[in-house]
Amino acid sequence: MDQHDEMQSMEAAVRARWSDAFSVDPAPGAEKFYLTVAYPYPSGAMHVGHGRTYLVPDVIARFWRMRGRRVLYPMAFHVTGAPVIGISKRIANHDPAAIRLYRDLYRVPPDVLERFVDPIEIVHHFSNEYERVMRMAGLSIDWRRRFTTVDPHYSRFIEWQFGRLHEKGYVVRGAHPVRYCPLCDNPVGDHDLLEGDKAEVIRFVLVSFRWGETIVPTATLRPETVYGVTNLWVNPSVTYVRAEVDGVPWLVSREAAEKIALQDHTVRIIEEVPGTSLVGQVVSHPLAGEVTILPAEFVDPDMATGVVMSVPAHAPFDYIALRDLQQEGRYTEIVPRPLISVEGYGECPAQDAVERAKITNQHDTRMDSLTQEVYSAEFSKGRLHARLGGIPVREARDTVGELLISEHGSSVMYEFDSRPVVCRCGTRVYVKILHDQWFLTYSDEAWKDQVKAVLPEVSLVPPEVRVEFERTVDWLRDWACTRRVGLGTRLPWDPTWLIEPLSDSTIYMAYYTVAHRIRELDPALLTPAAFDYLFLGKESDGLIGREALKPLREEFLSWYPYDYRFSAKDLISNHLTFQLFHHAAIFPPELQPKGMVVFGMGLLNGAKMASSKGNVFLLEDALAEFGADTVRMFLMGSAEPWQDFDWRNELVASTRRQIERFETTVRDALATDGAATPIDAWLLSRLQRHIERTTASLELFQTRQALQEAFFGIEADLRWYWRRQPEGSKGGSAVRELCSVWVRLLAPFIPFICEDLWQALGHDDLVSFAPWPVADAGGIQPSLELGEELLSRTVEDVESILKLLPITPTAVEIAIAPVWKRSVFRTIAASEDRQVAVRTVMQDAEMRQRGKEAADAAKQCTTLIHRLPPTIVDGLLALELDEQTVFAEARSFLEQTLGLPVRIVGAEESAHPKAGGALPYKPAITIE
RNA sequence: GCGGGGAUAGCCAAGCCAGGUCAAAGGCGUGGGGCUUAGGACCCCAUCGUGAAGACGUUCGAGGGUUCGAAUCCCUCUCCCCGCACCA
Repeated sequence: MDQHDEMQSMEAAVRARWSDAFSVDPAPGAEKFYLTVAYPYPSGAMHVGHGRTYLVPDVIARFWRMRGRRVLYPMAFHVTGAPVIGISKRIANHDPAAIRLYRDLYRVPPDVLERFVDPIEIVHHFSNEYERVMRMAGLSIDWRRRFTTVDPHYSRFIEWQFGRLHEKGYVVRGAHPVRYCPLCDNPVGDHDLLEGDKAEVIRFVLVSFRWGETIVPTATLRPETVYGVTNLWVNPSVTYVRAEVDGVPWLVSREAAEKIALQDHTVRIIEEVPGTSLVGQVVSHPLAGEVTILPAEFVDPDMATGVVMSVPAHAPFDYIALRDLQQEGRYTEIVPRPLISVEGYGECPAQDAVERAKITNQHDTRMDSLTQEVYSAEFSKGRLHARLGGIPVREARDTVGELLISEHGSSVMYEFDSRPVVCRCGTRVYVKILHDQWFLTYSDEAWKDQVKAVLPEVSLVPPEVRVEFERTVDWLRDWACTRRVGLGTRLPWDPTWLIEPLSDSTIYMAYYTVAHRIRELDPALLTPAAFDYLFLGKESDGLIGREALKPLREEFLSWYPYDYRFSAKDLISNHLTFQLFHHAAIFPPELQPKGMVVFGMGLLNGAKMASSKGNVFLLEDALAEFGADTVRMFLMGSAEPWQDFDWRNELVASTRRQIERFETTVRDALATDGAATPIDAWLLSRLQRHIERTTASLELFQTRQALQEAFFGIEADLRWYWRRQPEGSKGGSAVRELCSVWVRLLAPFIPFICEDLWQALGHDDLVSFAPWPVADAGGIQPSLELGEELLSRTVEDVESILKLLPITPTAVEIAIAPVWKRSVFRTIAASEDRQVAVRTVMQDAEMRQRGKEAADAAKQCTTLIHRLPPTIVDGLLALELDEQTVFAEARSFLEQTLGLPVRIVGAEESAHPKAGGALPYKPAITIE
């Protein structure tokens, strides 16, 4: 069996020992720690990015478990929504890209793939895969509580939740524009789009000009400019239609007529009207007066209504199209009508911009960016002229828009900002207004206030994200919470709608607490009253099954509220904030969320990890190739949880070797005879500090910092420790003591090898439940640590001098500073202002007698003190370090490590001129 | 546009909040040496410049300021990344 197979079989054996070890029930008197992480949507295989998402909470769970808490870490699967419907359809249609992704990248067996024509099969298959791979990775999950969001019991729970919200008035009806495919007869989500996933839906105001009995609606994003309209534009080469819209005749492009029909209007086309016949017609609007329709090639019949109002003073396109006509001597009576003044531009900003850019005609490619420039300048800095109220454009846009709609027959039209937008089925996608849509009223100020009351009490990791949460709460608008298609729970009072995925996943952390027990109950028992009792403690007359629910109620209360929720950073603006709203609406103050940890993103070789681009490394492959411990240690050690991490195979490989080094050390330590060596106490003293710092880091979720401390910190000490051993010795009993601690400190990170080693150390129980090491303050010996630090600094100095000298050295003399310099050092180190400390020193009569020598020493000490770590300076102040003894006891070590005879003398006894430069903690070194 | 985060040596990345431990941790890469039949692994050394003494000089996106002292504090600028909704 080679090393790789050995590791795999070790991991399998440990996995078998864990089996259901992490199933946990509440116990009286035991302190709990309940953490949850956003459950996965199992529509594909896990990659290493997902791996990290679930490993961070696992490390934290394992840490608190070892500290004696009862830790609940549950997992479930979010299968609500539309994506798998689309996937299933694509597989049914033998879409080659979908087949390739699922067959080749995710390696779904052919017989399973065939069953994917049923979307439920997809989520079932991948939920099982998720559990299998999560177990491989060693996640300490209580799997008894696993569920999916379409289980009947869960649906009853969601129905109850929405019933409560509905009662409180947080769910209301409205209309909502969506992307819509006429062929599929359905709204389309991002993943259903072949093209145009970045297209945004823009809201245009239709300014209704009158042309006899007919309305000519011109679409605009800048309704305030209606005051500056000088004419309209139509494209003479386009066919327009006269159509009856809600009983009123409108004139629009043919394309527009079709779009309007999807947006809340009844449309009947009456006749075609060629664009040419419109040119020269006069139309009117109460705010713009009478204006003429002019021809312009830039008018796109497929953009909004296909008729445009012209504001040459402020719209570069309008200005130049008009100028082009006027240069031919036509319509010369029309002059721009400015209405906005903006810093940096003259009377007519559009004219300024066009002339500055020296644009000669309307076909210039720079016209788009020029338009953008003028628009943003006017929007951010412009004001309407005083006769129109002098208000900023930013405000005027909305108020004039409102005015047009309420007083002047304007309506609203939605359109994409870019095209094409195409459904997977190949059909063009339109904007459609969905009626009777249900909304969660996140805009409700009172609801926001409730969340704002909770938020300051929530612990946030890292703390910088707090402002983002605060802003999200303020900014959140109503959320369309129902869908026509997808998997999910039906809205109880309007079952034609399904509850949308982000909305049915807001308080399920409460459901975990009883998931394994509620399954035993008949779903028919799970009435709203039952949940009222279970989660809110509300009693009601004749509640059937109250006795059966009682233990569930108790279990819920023993876990809730949750301690920490983990999730990726991009979920702050939706999920993480939503769940605060839902908790605030449903649960009492004492059951509100206590903390959240926000993750960074995953990169693969420096590029964003995304299944769609094939830039993924499957977690299962990583586990098989490197081993679970290596994957875990790499993911925890390469960045803190909230930072982005980058997976690079070559770095992972070196992590693997680090674990092997650790294992070798521990196994070697088991084999040592165990005689104590002189610096054992030093090693153990340092160990106490590593315990302290590792613990503190993990309490703050700093997995990387903790690993630096627990792994590299201890390893570096061992290296020095071994160097200090006599030739051939691998150390004494301290190493064995250290190993017992070390295995436990690393157990949250690399639990497989640590279980194995824990057993090798003679323990029958699991290290996963072993007590977390506690630092023994009494074991800390500052003088030993200072002494070793002095040795290593001195050795470093000697080595760097040896490297520099071109002579063959024969001996080293180490000259130790005299007592009086120590007192100079202390005086300066202890003084408040180290600048004037030199003077303080010289006030002493004895020092004055020494004259220049003392003044020099004082200056040198000042420099040295500034260069030494403050902890060392403090240490030297707190105790009297006997340098003479430190060096004398280490003489044979020094000779061995330097390969030269070493002489240790007091500086004043040395014949060498350099010896006079000896300072405390910096002996003079002379190489002969 | 709105909001958040960032820029550190060949690369990744700590340090910044609480200014002197900072020529700046750790890792990767590269070069040299040891070990080895060889390779791998492992260990040691080097990796801004200069240096026959543990130092000195110049550096932490750019520029300016505060300070005895700035990668760290303040101001200005340039560039990069992320989220902005009906989607998990």
